[in-house]
Amino acid sequence: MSYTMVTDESDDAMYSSIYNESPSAADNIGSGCTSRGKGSVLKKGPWTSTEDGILIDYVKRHGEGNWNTVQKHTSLARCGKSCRLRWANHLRPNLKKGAFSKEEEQLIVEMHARMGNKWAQMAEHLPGRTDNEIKNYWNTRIKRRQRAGLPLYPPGTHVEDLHWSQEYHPSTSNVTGVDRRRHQDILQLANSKANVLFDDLNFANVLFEDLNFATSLLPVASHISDMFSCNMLGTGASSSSRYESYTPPILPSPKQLGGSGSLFNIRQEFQSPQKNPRSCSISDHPMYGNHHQSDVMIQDSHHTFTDGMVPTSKPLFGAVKLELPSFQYSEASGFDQWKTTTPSPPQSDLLDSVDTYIQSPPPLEIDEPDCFSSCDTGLLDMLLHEAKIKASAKHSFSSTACITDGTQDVPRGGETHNITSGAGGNSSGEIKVYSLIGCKGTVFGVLYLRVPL
DNA sequence: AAGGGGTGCAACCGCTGCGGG
DNA sequence: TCCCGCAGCGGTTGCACCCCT
Repeated sequence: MSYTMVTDESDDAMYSSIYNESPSAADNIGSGCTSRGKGSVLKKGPWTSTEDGILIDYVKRHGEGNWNTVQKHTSLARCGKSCRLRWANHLRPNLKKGAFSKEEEQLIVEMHARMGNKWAQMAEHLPGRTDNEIKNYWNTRIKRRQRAGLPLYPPGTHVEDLHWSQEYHPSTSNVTGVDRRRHQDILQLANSKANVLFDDLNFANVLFEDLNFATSLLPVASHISDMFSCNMLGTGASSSSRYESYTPPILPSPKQLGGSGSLFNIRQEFQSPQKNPRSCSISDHPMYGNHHQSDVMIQDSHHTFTDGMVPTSKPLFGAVKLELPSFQYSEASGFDQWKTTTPSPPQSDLLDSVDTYIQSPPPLEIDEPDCFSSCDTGLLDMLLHEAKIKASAKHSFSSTACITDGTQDVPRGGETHNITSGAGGNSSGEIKVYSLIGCKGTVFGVLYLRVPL
Protein backbone atom coordinates (compact mmCIF):
# COMPACT_ATOMS: atom_id res chain seq x y z
CA MET A 1 0.00 0.00 0.00
CA SER A 2 1.32 3.34 -0.88
CA TYR A 3 -0.21 6.69 -0.65
CA THR A 4 0.94 10.17 -0.21
CA MET A 5 0.24 12.44 2.62
CA VAL A 6 0.80 15.48 0.53
CA THR A 7 -2.36 17.41 0.18
CA ASP A 8 -3.20 19.29 -2.93
CA GLU A 9 -2.96 22.96 -3.43
CA SER A 10 -6.47 23.61 -2.29
CA ASP A 11 -5.53 22.32 1.05
CA ASP A 12 -3.22 25.20 1.57
CA ALA A 13 -6.03 27.59 1.89
CA MET A 14 -7.76 25.28 4.24
CA TYR A 15 -4.67 24.90 6.36
CA SER A 16 -3.95 28.55 6.53
CA SER A 17 -7.49 29.06 7.54
CA ILE A 18 -7.23 26.44 10.17
CA TYR A 19 -4.02 27.70 11.63
CA ASN A 20 -5.07 31.27 11.68
CA GLU A 21 -8.51 30.89 13.09
CA SER A 22 -9.25 27.57 14.57
CA PRO A 23 -8.99 27.45 18.35
CA SER A 24 -7.66 23.97 17.98
CA ALA A 25 -4.82 25.21 15.92
CA ALA A 26 -2.89 25.93 19.05
CA ASP A 27 -3.04 22.28 19.86
CA ASN A 28 -1.29 21.58 16.65
CA ILE A 29 1.89 23.21 17.74
CA GLY A 30 4.42 20.61 18.35
CA SER A 31 6.26 20.80 21.59
CA GLY A 32 9.31 19.74 19.68
CA CYS A 33 9.00 22.79 17.47
CA THR A 34 8.38 25.55 19.87
CA SER A 35 9.90 28.41 18.00
CA ARG A 36 7.63 30.65 16.05
CA GLY A 37 8.89 32.27 12.97
CA LYS A 38 7.70 35.64 11.87
CA GLY A 39 5.30 35.73 14.73
CA SER A 40 3.19 32.97 13.29
CA VAL A 41 2.58 29.57 14.70
CA LEU A 42 4.32 26.65 13.15
CA LYS A 43 2.32 24.20 11.21
CA LYS A 44 2.09 20.50 11.86
CA GLY A 45 0.62 17.62 10.02
CA PRO A 46 0.84 16.49 6.43
CA TRP A 47 2.87 18.53 4.02
CA THR A 48 1.26 20.13 1.03
CA SER A 49 2.82 20.12 -2.40
CA THR A 50 3.25 23.86 -2.06
CA GLU A 51 5.26 23.43 1.07
CA ASP A 52 7.30 20.74 -0.60
CA GLY A 53 8.04 23.09 -3.45
CA ILE A 54 9.14 25.81 -1.08
CA LEU A 55 11.43 23.47 0.77
CA ILE A 56 12.92 22.03 -2.39
CA ASP A 57 13.57 25.50 -3.67
CA TYR A 58 15.17 26.48 -0.41
CA VAL A 59 17.51 23.50 -0.44
CA LYS A 60 18.45 24.21 -4.02
CA ARG A 61 19.48 27.69 -3.10
CA HIS A 62 20.97 27.15 0.35
CA GLY A 63 21.81 23.49 0.48
CA GLU A 64 20.97 21.06 3.19
CA GLY A 65 21.36 21.98 6.80
CA ASN A 66 20.45 25.11 8.69
CA TRP A 67 16.94 23.81 8.84
CA ASN A 68 15.89 26.28 11.45
CA THR A 69 16.55 29.11 9.04
CA VAL A 70 14.09 27.78 6.51
CA GLN A 71 11.19 29.57 8.09
CA LYS A 72 13.21 32.76 8.22
CA HIS A 73 14.06 32.72 4.56
CA THR A 74 10.83 31.32 3.22
CA SER A 75 7.16 31.53 3.86
CA LEU A 76 7.23 28.03 5.21
CA ALA A 77 5.71 27.81 8.66
CA ARG A 78 7.47 24.63 9.59
CA CYS A 79 10.03 24.01 12.24
CA GLY A 80 13.51 22.99 11.23
CA LYS A 81 13.01 19.52 12.48
CA SER A 82 9.99 19.01 10.36
CA CYS A 83 11.81 20.39 7.32
CA ARG A 84 14.77 18.15 7.82
CA LEU A 85 12.53 15.13 8.18
CA ARG A 86 10.48 15.98 5.14
CA TRP A 87 13.56 16.50 3.06
CA ALA A 88 15.35 13.42 4.26
CA ASN A 89 12.42 11.09 3.98
CA HIS A 90 10.60 12.37 0.93
CA LEU A 91 12.14 15.17 -1.01
CA ARG A 92 15.82 14.53 -1.34
CA PRO A 93 16.94 13.11 -4.66
CA ASN A 94 17.73 9.48 -5.32
CA LEU A 95 15.14 8.30 -2.87
CA LYS A 96 13.92 4.86 -3.70
CA LYS A 97 10.21 4.50 -3.31
CA GLY A 98 8.09 1.44 -3.25
CA ALA A 99 8.30 -1.88 -1.56
CA PHE A 100 11.58 -3.31 -0.42
CA SER A 101 13.13 -5.80 -2.75
CA LYS A 102 13.86 -9.26 -1.55
CA GLU A 103 17.53 -8.44 -1.40
CA GLU A 104 16.85 -5.36 0.66
CA GLU A 105 14.66 -7.29 3.04
CA GLN A 106 17.32 -9.89 3.46
CA LEU A 107 19.91 -7.26 4.15
CA ILE A 108 17.71 -5.60 6.73
CA VAL A 109 17.17 -8.86 8.54
CA GLU A 110 20.83 -9.60 8.66
CA MET A 111 21.79 -6.10 9.61
CA HIS A 112 19.25 -6.02 12.39
CA ALA A 113 20.61 -9.26 13.74
CA ARG A 114 23.88 -7.47 14.21
CA MET A 115 23.06 -3.86 14.77
CA GLY A 116 19.78 -3.90 16.55
CA ASN A 117 17.62 -0.85 16.08
CA LYS A 118 20.28 1.22 14.43
CA TRP A 119 18.04 2.41 11.67
CA ALA A 120 20.28 5.19 10.50
CA GLN A 121 23.24 2.87 10.22
CA MET A 122 21.16 0.40 8.29
CA ALA A 123 20.00 3.11 5.97
CA GLU A 124 23.60 3.82 5.07
CA HIS A 125 23.81 0.36 3.62
CA LEU A 126 20.56 0.67 1.71
CA PRO A 127 20.96 3.44 -0.85
CA GLY A 128 17.81 5.38 -1.43
CA ARG A 129 16.13 4.08 1.67
CA THR A 130 15.50 6.09 4.80
CA ASP A 131 15.85 5.06 8.37
CA ASN A 132 12.19 5.73 8.83
CA GLU A 133 11.30 3.36 6.04
CA ILE A 134 13.48 0.66 7.46
CA LYS A 135 12.11 1.21 10.91
CA ASN A 136 8.55 0.97 9.68
CA TYR A 137 9.35 -2.09 7.71
CA TRP A 138 10.91 -3.76 10.68
CA ASN A 139 8.09 -2.86 13.03
CA THR A 140 5.64 -4.26 10.57
CA ARG A 141 7.70 -7.36 10.26
CA ILE A 142 7.88 -7.79 14.01
CA LYS A 143 4.18 -7.47 14.32
CA ARG A 144 3.50 -9.88 11.53
CA ARG A 145 5.87 -12.50 12.74
CA GLN A 146 4.88 -12.24 16.35
CA ARG A 147 1.31 -12.72 15.31
CA ALA A 148 2.34 -15.81 13.44
CA GLY A 149 4.41 -17.02 16.35
CA LEU A 150 7.57 -16.95 14.33
CA PRO A 151 11.10 -16.16 15.28
CA LEU A 152 12.24 -12.80 14.13
CA TYR A 153 15.36 -14.09 12.54
CA PRO A 154 15.34 -16.94 10.08
CA PRO A 155 17.63 -19.85 10.75
CA GLY A 156 20.12 -18.72 8.19
CA THR A 157 20.73 -15.38 9.76
CA HIS A 158 24.37 -15.08 10.58
CA VAL A 159 24.81 -14.83 14.25
CA GLU A 160 28.48 -15.05 14.55
CA ASP A 161 29.33 -13.23 17.65
CA LEU A 162 27.76 -12.56 20.92
CA HIS A 163 27.74 -8.87 20.65
CA TRP A 164 24.94 -6.79 21.75
CA SER A 165 24.57 -3.14 21.40
CA GLN A 166 26.94 -0.99 23.29
CA GLU A 167 24.33 1.60 23.14
CA TYR A 168 22.60 1.75 26.41
CA HIS A 169 19.39 3.63 26.12
CA PRO A 170 18.15 4.89 29.39
CA SER A 171 14.60 5.81 29.93
CA THR A 172 13.43 9.30 29.71
CA SER A 173 13.94 9.77 33.38
CA ASN A 174 16.93 9.93 35.52
CA VAL A 175 19.89 8.26 33.94
CA THR A 176 22.57 10.71 33.19
CA GLY A 177 24.98 10.63 30.34
CA VAL A 178 27.68 9.63 32.77
CA ASP A 179 25.54 6.75 33.93
CA ARG A 180 24.99 5.72 30.38
CA ARG A 181 28.64 5.68 29.61
CA ARG A 182 29.30 3.67 32.72
CA HIS A 183 26.61 1.24 31.72
CA GLN A 184 28.19 0.91 28.35
CA ASP A 185 31.45 0.07 29.97
CA ILE A 186 29.74 -2.49 32.11
CA LEU A 187 28.00 -3.87 29.10
CA GLN A 188 31.25 -4.35 27.33
CA LEU A 189 32.64 -6.09 30.34
CA ALA A 190 29.65 -8.35 30.60
CA ASN A 191 29.81 -8.88 26.90
CA SER A 192 33.23 -10.38 27.16
CA LYS A 193 32.08 -12.52 29.98
CA ALA A 194 29.13 -13.69 27.95
CA ASN A 195 31.36 -14.79 25.17
CA VAL A 196 33.20 -16.97 27.59
CA LEU A 197 29.92 -18.07 28.97
CA PHE A 198 28.68 -19.72 25.86
CA ASP A 199 31.90 -21.36 25.05
CA ASP A 200 31.24 -23.81 27.77
CA LEU A 201 28.69 -26.43 27.16
CA ASN A 202 28.19 -26.83 30.86
CA PHE A 203 25.56 -24.39 30.05
CA ALA A 204 23.56 -23.98 33.18
CA ASN A 205 26.46 -23.90 35.51
CA VAL A 206 28.45 -21.42 33.57
CA LEU A 207 25.46 -19.39 32.69
CA PHE A 208 24.52 -18.85 36.24
CA GLU A 209 28.02 -18.29 37.36
CA ASP A 210 28.14 -15.50 34.88
CA LEU A 211 24.75 -14.36 35.85
CA ASN A 212 26.06 -14.18 39.32
CA PHE A 213 28.88 -12.08 38.05
CA ALA A 214 26.58 -9.93 36.05
CA THR A 215 24.17 -9.47 38.89
CA SER A 216 26.89 -7.78 40.77
CA LEU A 217 27.13 -5.35 37.92
CA LEU A 218 23.54 -4.46 37.73
CA PRO A 219 21.86 -3.31 35.64
CA VAL A 220 23.86 -5.44 33.32
CA ALA A 221 22.35 -8.42 34.98
CA SER A 222 19.04 -7.38 33.63
CA HIS A 223 20.39 -7.78 30.17
CA ILE A 224 21.48 -11.25 30.87
CA SER A 225 18.32 -12.07 32.70
CA ASP A 226 16.31 -10.71 29.87
CA MET A 227 18.36 -12.66 27.51
CA PHE A 228 17.59 -15.72 29.48
CA SER A 229 14.00 -15.11 30.28
CA CYS A 230 12.80 -13.53 27.12
CA ASN A 231 14.98 -14.40 24.27
CA MET A 232 15.96 -17.95 24.49
CA LEU A 233 12.69 -19.43 23.50
CA GLY A 234 10.38 -16.65 22.67
CA THR A 235 10.06 -13.40 20.98
CA GLY A 236 10.61 -11.60 24.20
CA ALA A 237 8.26 -8.75 24.00
CA SER A 238 6.82 -6.34 26.37
CA SER A 239 4.24 -4.12 24.96
CA SER A 240 4.60 -0.45 25.42
CA SER A 241 3.08 0.69 22.22
CA ARG A 242 1.10 -0.47 19.29
CA TYR A 243 3.99 -2.64 18.31
CA GLU A 244 5.48 -5.17 20.61
CA SER A 245 8.86 -4.07 21.69
CA TYR A 246 11.40 -6.16 20.02
CA THR A 247 13.96 -8.15 21.84
CA PRO A 248 16.59 -9.59 19.59
CA PRO A 249 17.29 -13.17 20.37
CA ILE A 250 20.40 -13.89 22.29
CA LEU A 251 21.99 -17.18 21.79
CA PRO A 252 25.39 -18.53 21.25
CA SER A 253 26.22 -18.92 17.66
CA PRO A 254 26.00 -22.34 16.11
CA LYS A 255 29.74 -22.44 16.18
CA GLN A 256 29.80 -21.63 19.82
CA LEU A 257 27.23 -24.23 20.49
CA GLY A 258 29.44 -26.71 18.87
CA GLY A 259 27.46 -27.43 15.80
CA SER A 260 24.07 -27.13 14.38
CA GLY A 261 22.28 -25.76 17.37
CA SER A 262 20.42 -22.57 16.80
CA LEU A 263 17.80 -20.54 18.42
CA PHE A 264 15.30 -21.79 16.00
CA ASN A 265 16.01 -25.41 16.43
CA ILE A 266 15.73 -25.08 20.12
CA ARG A 267 12.58 -23.15 19.89
CA GLN A 268 11.13 -25.68 17.60
CA GLU A 269 11.82 -28.42 20.01
CA PHE A 270 10.28 -26.66 22.88
CA GLN A 271 7.25 -25.85 20.89
CA SER A 272 6.71 -29.26 19.50
CA PRO A 273 3.12 -30.26 19.94
CA GLN A 274 4.12 -33.37 21.74
CA LYS A 275 5.52 -31.41 24.57
CA ASN A 276 3.93 -28.61 26.38
CA PRO A 277 6.59 -25.98 26.40
CA ARG A 278 5.34 -24.67 29.64
CA SER A 279 5.88 -27.88 31.44
CA CYS A 280 9.36 -28.73 30.36
CA SER A 281 12.42 -27.75 32.25
CA ILE A 282 15.88 -26.79 31.33
CA SER A 283 17.05 -30.26 31.97
CA ASP A 284 14.53 -31.56 29.51
CA HIS A 285 16.49 -30.12 26.73
CA PRO A 286 19.47 -32.12 25.64
CA MET A 287 21.56 -29.05 25.34
CA TYR A 288 20.78 -27.67 28.72
CA GLY A 289 20.26 -30.90 30.49
CA ASN A 290 22.47 -33.87 31.06
CA HIS A 291 25.33 -31.77 32.21
CA HIS A 292 23.64 -30.58 35.32
CA GLN A 293 20.39 -31.82 36.51
CA SER A 294 19.65 -28.62 38.18
CA ASP A 295 16.28 -27.90 39.51
CA VAL A 296 14.90 -24.51 38.96
CA MET A 297 12.79 -22.62 41.37
CA ILE A 298 11.11 -19.38 40.79
CA GLN A 299 10.15 -17.04 43.46
CA ASP A 300 7.45 -15.06 41.94
CA SER A 301 7.09 -11.51 43.00
CA HIS A 302 3.61 -11.33 41.74
CA HIS A 303 2.99 -8.00 43.27
CA THR A 304 5.09 -6.50 40.59
CA PHE A 305 2.46 -7.19 38.02
CA THR A 306 -0.74 -5.47 37.39
CA ASP A 307 -2.74 -6.73 34.50
CA GLY A 308 -0.30 -9.37 33.60
CA MET A 309 1.06 -7.49 30.67
CA VAL A 310 4.00 -5.51 31.84
CA PRO A 311 5.61 -5.39 35.19
CA THR A 312 4.87 -2.02 36.59
CA SER A 313 6.45 -2.08 39.94
CA LYS A 314 9.06 0.40 40.75
CA PRO A 315 12.26 -0.51 39.07
CA LEU A 316 14.83 -1.61 41.50
CA PHE A 317 17.70 0.33 40.10
CA GLY A 318 16.08 3.45 38.99
CA ALA A 319 14.05 3.99 35.93
CA VAL A 320 16.37 2.30 33.58
CA LYS A 321 15.18 1.41 30.17
CA LEU A 322 17.30 -1.35 28.93
CA GLU A 323 18.64 -1.55 25.48
CA LEU A 324 17.67 -4.90 24.26
CA PRO A 325 20.64 -7.07 23.72
CA SER A 326 21.33 -8.62 20.43
CA PHE A 327 23.98 -10.28 18.45
CA GLN A 328 25.13 -7.01 17.22
CA TYR A 329 28.21 -5.42 16.07
CA SER A 330 28.39 -2.39 18.09
CA GLU A 331 29.61 -0.18 15.34
CA ALA A 332 29.02 0.24 11.72
CA SER A 333 32.55 -0.76 11.07
CA GLY A 334 31.74 -4.00 12.68
CA PHE A 335 28.99 -4.50 10.25
CA ASP A 336 31.22 -3.58 7.41
CA GLN A 337 33.63 -6.13 8.58
CA TRP A 338 30.91 -8.67 8.85
CA LYS A 339 29.60 -7.82 5.45
CA THR A 340 32.93 -8.32 3.82
CA THR A 341 33.84 -11.44 5.67
CA THR A 342 30.54 -13.21 5.85
CA PRO A 343 29.67 -15.42 2.95
CA SER A 344 26.24 -15.37 1.51
CA PRO A 345 23.72 -17.45 3.33
CA PRO A 346 24.11 -21.01 2.29
CA GLN A 347 20.44 -21.64 1.98
CA SER A 348 18.75 -20.99 -1.25
CA ASP A 349 17.33 -17.80 -0.01
CA LEU A 350 17.20 -16.35 3.36
CA LEU A 351 13.72 -15.13 3.02
CA ASP A 352 12.60 -18.35 1.55
CA SER A 353 13.95 -20.02 4.57
CA VAL A 354 11.86 -17.71 6.62
CA ASP A 355 8.80 -18.90 4.91
CA THR A 356 9.65 -22.52 5.10
CA TYR A 357 10.27 -22.09 8.73
CA ILE A 358 6.76 -20.88 9.22
CA GLN A 359 5.75 -24.22 10.45
CA SER A 360 5.84 -23.78 14.11
CA PRO A 361 2.75 -25.05 15.83
CA PRO A 362 0.36 -22.36 16.90
CA PRO A 363 0.92 -20.94 20.33
CA LEU A 364 -0.54 -23.10 22.98
CA GLU A 365 -3.41 -21.94 25.01
CA ILE A 366 -2.28 -20.43 28.24
CA ASP A 367 -4.52 -21.06 31.15
CA GLU A 368 -2.66 -18.87 33.55
CA PRO A 369 -4.06 -15.42 33.52
CA ASP A 370 -1.78 -14.26 36.25
CA CYS A 371 1.77 -13.08 36.17
CA PHE A 372 2.71 -13.26 32.56
CA SER A 373 1.20 -12.30 29.34
CA SER A 374 1.29 -14.42 26.34
CA CYS A 375 3.73 -12.08 24.80
CA ASP A 376 6.38 -13.10 27.24
CA THR A 377 6.58 -16.57 25.90
CA GLY A 378 10.07 -17.16 27.08
CA LEU A 379 11.88 -19.62 29.15
CA LEU A 380 10.95 -17.69 32.22
CA ASP A 381 7.34 -18.49 31.60
CA MET A 382 8.19 -22.10 31.43
CA LEU A 383 10.17 -21.93 34.59
CA LEU A 384 7.42 -20.16 36.41
CA HIS A 385 4.91 -22.61 35.19
CA GLU A 386 6.97 -25.53 36.26
CA ALA A 387 7.73 -23.96 39.54
CA LYS A 388 4.10 -23.35 40.23
CA ILE A 389 3.21 -26.89 39.47
CA LYS A 390 5.85 -28.10 41.79
CA ALA A 391 4.97 -25.59 44.39
CA SER A 392 1.36 -26.60 44.41
CA ALA A 393 2.44 -30.16 44.88
CA LYS A 394 4.91 -29.68 47.64
CA HIS A 395 4.26 -26.35 49.33
CA SER A 396 7.70 -26.27 50.73
CA PHE A 397 10.77 -24.27 50.17
CA SER A 398 12.68 -27.44 50.50
CA SER A 399 10.99 -28.74 47.46
CA THR A 400 12.33 -27.97 44.06
CA ALA A 401 9.89 -25.16 43.59
CA CYS A 402 9.03 -22.26 45.72
CA ILE A 403 6.46 -19.63 45.02
CA THR A 404 5.89 -16.82 47.40
CA ASP A 405 4.02 -13.63 47.23
CA GLY A 406 7.24 -11.78 46.82
CA THR A 407 6.91 -9.97 50.07
CA GLN A 408 9.33 -12.16 51.84
CA ASP A 409 12.80 -11.16 52.38
CA VAL A 410 14.38 -13.28 49.78
CA PRO A 411 17.98 -13.51 48.89
CA ARG A 412 18.92 -12.06 45.60
CA GLY A 413 21.75 -10.94 43.52
CA GLY A 414 23.38 -14.25 43.03
CA GLU A 415 23.75 -15.21 46.65
CA THR A 416 24.46 -18.84 47.17
CA HIS A 417 22.87 -20.90 49.85
CA ASN A 418 23.32 -24.46 50.79
CA ILE A 419 19.97 -25.95 51.32
CA THR A 420 19.12 -29.47 52.08
CA SER A 421 16.00 -30.71 50.55
CA GLY A 422 13.58 -31.67 53.18
CA ALA A 423 10.75 -33.20 51.32
CA GLY A 424 12.35 -36.27 50.04
CA GLY A 425 15.51 -35.92 51.93
CA ASN A 426 17.37 -37.30 49.05
CA SER A 427 18.51 -34.34 47.16
CA SER A 428 20.68 -31.94 48.96
CA GLY A 429 22.49 -29.40 46.93
CA GLU A 430 23.73 -25.92 46.57
CA ILE A 431 21.04 -23.43 45.90
CA LYS A 432 21.95 -20.47 43.83
CA VAL A 433 19.61 -17.56 43.93
CA TYR A 434 19.29 -15.00 41.19
CA SER A 435 17.11 -12.04 40.66
CA LEU A 436 15.08 -12.09 37.50
CA ILE A 437 14.93 -8.74 35.97
CA GLY A 438 12.53 -8.03 33.24
CA CYS A 439 12.60 -6.23 30.02
CA LYS A 440 11.96 -2.91 31.69
CA GLY A 441 14.50 -3.44 34.38
CA THR A 442 11.90 -4.57 36.82
CA VAL A 443 12.71 -7.30 39.23
CA PHE A 444 9.85 -9.69 38.92
CA GLY A 445 11.08 -12.79 40.49
CA VAL A 446 13.84 -14.77 42.00
CA LEU A 447 15.22 -17.83 40.38
CA TYR A 448 16.61 -20.63 42.44
CA LEU A 449 18.96 -23.07 40.86
CA ARG A 450 19.83 -26.16 42.78
CA VAL A 451 23.12 -27.59 41.77
CA PRO A 452 23.58 -31.07 43.15
CA LEU A 453 26.59 -31.43 45.31
C1' DA B 1 -23.53 -1.86 2.34
C1' DA B 2 -21.63 -0.61 6.54
C1' DG B 3 -18.59 -0.40 10.14
C1' DG B 4 -15.00 -1.80 12.96
C1' DG B 5 -10.52 -3.50 13.41
C1' DG B 6 -6.09 -4.01 11.09
C1' DT B 7 -2.30 -2.14 8.39
C1' DG B 8 1.22 0.79 6.83
C1' DC B 9 3.12 5.18 6.09
C1' DA B 10 4.14 9.84 7.55
C1' DA B 11 5.06 12.82 10.98
C1' DC B 12 5.82 14.09 15.66
C1' DC B 13 8.18 13.86 20.14
C1' DG B 14 11.77 13.48 23.35
C1' DC B 15 16.28 12.67 23.99
C1' DT B 16 21.36 12.78 23.16
C1' DG B 17 25.70 14.27 21.18
C1' DC B 18 28.31 17.80 19.49
C1' DG B 19 30.12 22.17 18.42
C1' DG B 20 30.44 27.01 19.13
C1' DG B 21 30.23 31.02 22.04
C1' DT C 1 33.71 24.74 32.09
C1' DC C 2 29.17 25.73 31.20
C1' DC C 3 25.38 26.89 28.39
C1' DC C 4 22.81 26.93 24.30
C1' DG C 5 21.31 25.73 19.81
C1' DC C 6 21.29 22.48 16.20
C1' DA C 7 21.30 17.98 13.95
C1' DG C 8 20.25 13.48 14.25
C1' DC C 9 18.25 9.28 16.12
C1' DG C 10 14.87 6.05 17.77
C1' DG C 11 10.32 5.49 19.75
C1' DT C 12 5.64 6.66 19.36
C1' DT C 13 1.40 8.34 17.47
C1' DG C 14 -1.97 9.93 13.92
C1' DC C 15 -4.54 8.84 10.22
C1' DA C 16 -5.97 7.28 5.61
C1' DC C 17 -6.82 3.19 3.51
C1' DC C 18 -7.78 -1.86 3.40
C1' DC C 19 -10.15 -5.90 4.57
C1' DC C 20 -13.13 -8.86 6.84
C1' DT C 21 -17.43 -9.91 8.93
